[in-house]
Amino acid sequence: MVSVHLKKLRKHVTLNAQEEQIVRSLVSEVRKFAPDQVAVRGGEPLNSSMMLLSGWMARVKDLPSGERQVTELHVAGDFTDIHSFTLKCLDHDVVTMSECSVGIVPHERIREMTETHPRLGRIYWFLTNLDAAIQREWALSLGQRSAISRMAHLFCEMYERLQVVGLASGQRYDIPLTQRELSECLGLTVVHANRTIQELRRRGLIELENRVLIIRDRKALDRVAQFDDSYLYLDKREF
Amino acid sequence: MVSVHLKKLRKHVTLNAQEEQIVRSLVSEVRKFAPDQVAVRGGEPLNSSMMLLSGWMARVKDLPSGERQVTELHVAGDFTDIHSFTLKCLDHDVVTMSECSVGIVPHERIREMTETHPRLGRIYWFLTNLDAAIQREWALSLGQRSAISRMAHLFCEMYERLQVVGLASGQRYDIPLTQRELSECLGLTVVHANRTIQELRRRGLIELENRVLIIRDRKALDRVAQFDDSYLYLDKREF
DNA sequence: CGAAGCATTGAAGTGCGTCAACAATCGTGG
DNA sequence: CCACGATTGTTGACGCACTTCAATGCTTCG
Repeated sequence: MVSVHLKKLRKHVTLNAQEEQIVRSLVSEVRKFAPDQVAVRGGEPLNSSMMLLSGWMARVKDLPSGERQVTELHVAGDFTDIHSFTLKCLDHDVVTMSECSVGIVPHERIREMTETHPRLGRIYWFLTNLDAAIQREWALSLGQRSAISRMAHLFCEMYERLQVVGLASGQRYDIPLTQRELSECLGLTVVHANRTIQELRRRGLIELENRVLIIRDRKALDRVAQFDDSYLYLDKREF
Repeated sequence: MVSVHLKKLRKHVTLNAQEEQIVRSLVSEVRKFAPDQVAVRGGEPLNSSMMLLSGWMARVKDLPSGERQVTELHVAGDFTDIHSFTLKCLDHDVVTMSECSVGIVPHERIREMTETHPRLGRIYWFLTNLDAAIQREWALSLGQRSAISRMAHLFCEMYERLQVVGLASGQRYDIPLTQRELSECLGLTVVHANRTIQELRRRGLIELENRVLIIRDRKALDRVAQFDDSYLYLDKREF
């Protein structure tokens, strides 16, 4: 099951057998989570991180007044909170959006890896910087794109990210999010998220039913989203 | 001049003499930039990063249609683009907001540091994760806070960050940003940014004149901003 | 079968955007 | 030192994208 994480890694870098072995041995145990659980609570001291093996999770930040912003979505293959290795505790919660299977990675093993295999250390440094690049694109969406453009952009991004781990093909993928959760990603109200989805449907760009998204016209969706995948760094690099 | 960066580092971690020496030797040369220059263009391959020694810079992302979003502000002591070490090229531009003095840090030296001094590697990994935490807080602002709350929050954040490097005290600091630049940070139009500043002035929370910000009522400003500094990780940690 | 969550719709309100004008300030060259 | 255009800050009128409130039906599930 750690394989899905290796699948993602191999998209960005070439690993030798020994390195793959070390990556596999990062996981100390596998845990299951039900949907809508808080897997990590912000502010609490942590001594392990989570490698998401199946399902969707999200990083969420809440205001005292109750509004919630999702700052990043995570799918199989992602480290949801490897940044807790250096931060010690998080500035946000990590919550499940579906049933999830998670590989627990003790910080001690990450630390050891940075000591003995600096190249792997740089590779995981890269992964957290990739997360930051995604967060920047979301900030661009939140600050400058219209509701319909933001929604379209999210659908494009998740398609590309899911394709990396083999969970999207043929212009369709499973998306466990409710419209409320989508609205929390995009800084919209539920009502407006609903109307925005309907507008995308009306234009013939997507279908969305029973937690399945079908992209009917990807070209047009890209155009509405002003989508450019270069922020996802989907090519191989040296470390 | 590298001292300002060490000042920031010492806020988060205790360094020994040898480590301080290595940090100092990261900088290969010092360059000056005039205001409103593009210091790094997104998409271009890079082999060095920039340590900001004086002045303000910003990470900006532009849409093809011309709208601009600032995703993070940088002040003296910050690495503006140490993430380019792992990303190789950036998904955004780095631009000067004032006259700037910059220490150039060849990626080769960072790489060497991760090989020979893994602890420093982890510390710089932490710094990029700190940037990401700031970006998350901005996403929360952009998605959920009102214009006045966003503006107040930015003023609070920059006060705290400037204080770390001794550039803010007595409830005032120099802020080189125009109202247009502020609006690009906050996802507002210039006109509305102007009205928002006036409202903060009218309520007696701030004064802003001649590129100097005076915080008249920090308590009230915190309340309007719903500001909580924990995302800035202003305490010492082990690595 | 009832309760709870979710998607949908309508009507009305508002925070912020747009457009346009003008004042104040700044930088630059003569 | 002043003249001048360019940038920046300010104001008013108006418009719209999105919010708010409220109601309804649909689905899910204990």
